[in-house]
Amino acid sequence: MDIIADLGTLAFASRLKRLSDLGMQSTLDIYKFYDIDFEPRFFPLFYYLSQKGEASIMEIADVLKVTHPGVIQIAKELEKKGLIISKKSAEDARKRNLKISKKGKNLLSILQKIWAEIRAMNDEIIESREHNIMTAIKEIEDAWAEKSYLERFKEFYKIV
Amino acid sequence: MDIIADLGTLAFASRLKRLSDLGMQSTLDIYKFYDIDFEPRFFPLFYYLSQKGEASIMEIADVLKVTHPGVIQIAKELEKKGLIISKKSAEDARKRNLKISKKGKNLLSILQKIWAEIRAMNDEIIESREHNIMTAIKEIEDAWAEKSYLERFKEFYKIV
DNA sequence: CAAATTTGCGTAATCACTTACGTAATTGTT
DNA sequence: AACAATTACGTAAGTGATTACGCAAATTTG
Repeated sequence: MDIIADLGTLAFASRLKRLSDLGMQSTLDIYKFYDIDFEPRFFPLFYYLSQKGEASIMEIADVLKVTHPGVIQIAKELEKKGLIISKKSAEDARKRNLKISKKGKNLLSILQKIWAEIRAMNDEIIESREHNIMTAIKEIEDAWAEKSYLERFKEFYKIV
Repeated sequence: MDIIADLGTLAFASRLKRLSDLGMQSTLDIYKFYDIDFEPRFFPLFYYLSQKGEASIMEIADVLKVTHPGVIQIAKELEKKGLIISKKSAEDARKRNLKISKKGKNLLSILQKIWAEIRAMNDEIIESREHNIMTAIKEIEDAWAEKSYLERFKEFYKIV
């Protein structure tokens, strides 16, 4: 018996979290399989730097929608592993810019191949289903962005 | 620009997590709106006890698929709030059984009304979409349960 | 039935974030 | 230009979960 699944839409968030955790763990398994010293939680920051080249702490926090201490923490780990380097901005002495190091670029070229493989597999799995989960997620995101959950709730029950 | 969304199925887990967090927060907003001292993370345990009547720590951990220290922690908070009570099992002295208290039952009757409202609204939102997210989640859960992500990955790329 | 193993629970340590707060650099205001 | 407000970053403390470990009770086994 899977009580969370049985609850239907009531345990919606719990179920999303469970699936998300499983997905993260599964991705880690793939990195391990390739014997790569990289964690799924590094992905958003590292990927963003690979696209942007160089970025400040706050810029990254804003783009990735996490808090700036979160960025600092991950940056610290990546820097310790030698995958990124950081230096004070020349234009604004308050800012610290991050970018991928030489060693990081070597790893990146390997990661990019794996990411492409993962993406291709995911696409295949997802598109073979009747209900496309990416589209479904987008629909819910849009619905909640358009009107907050609480507002929607009040309206649904005609609460002033 | 939403980099996580732009990444498509590659950032699948990150996106699920984001939606899950938002859902939890939204549910908390509804409890606050009704001025109810209850947190979304209590829901699975409290709900299970409402159905089962009485259950031990390990049974709950197994059913909810969380670790037993997690159950102990939430149980401690619920007990502090006076919503549940616990006593050693008569049959097995190692076990500690939890059940909802009198005060908890009073709150439960209020929560049940709200849960029903939330569920009705969720159902309505979800069923009006072209791609049903609950079905989509179920399809992915089943696919991963049938064959692990890593196994699927190896097969996809004919890796031995 | 005594010894070894397993099970249930509790605590401590850890983890990956967050919020809260402080400091330094920049920008805005008069 | 002086000073107030804002911005960027860093550290500390808190949160909600996990893993690691240990003890006591029950169960299995020789």
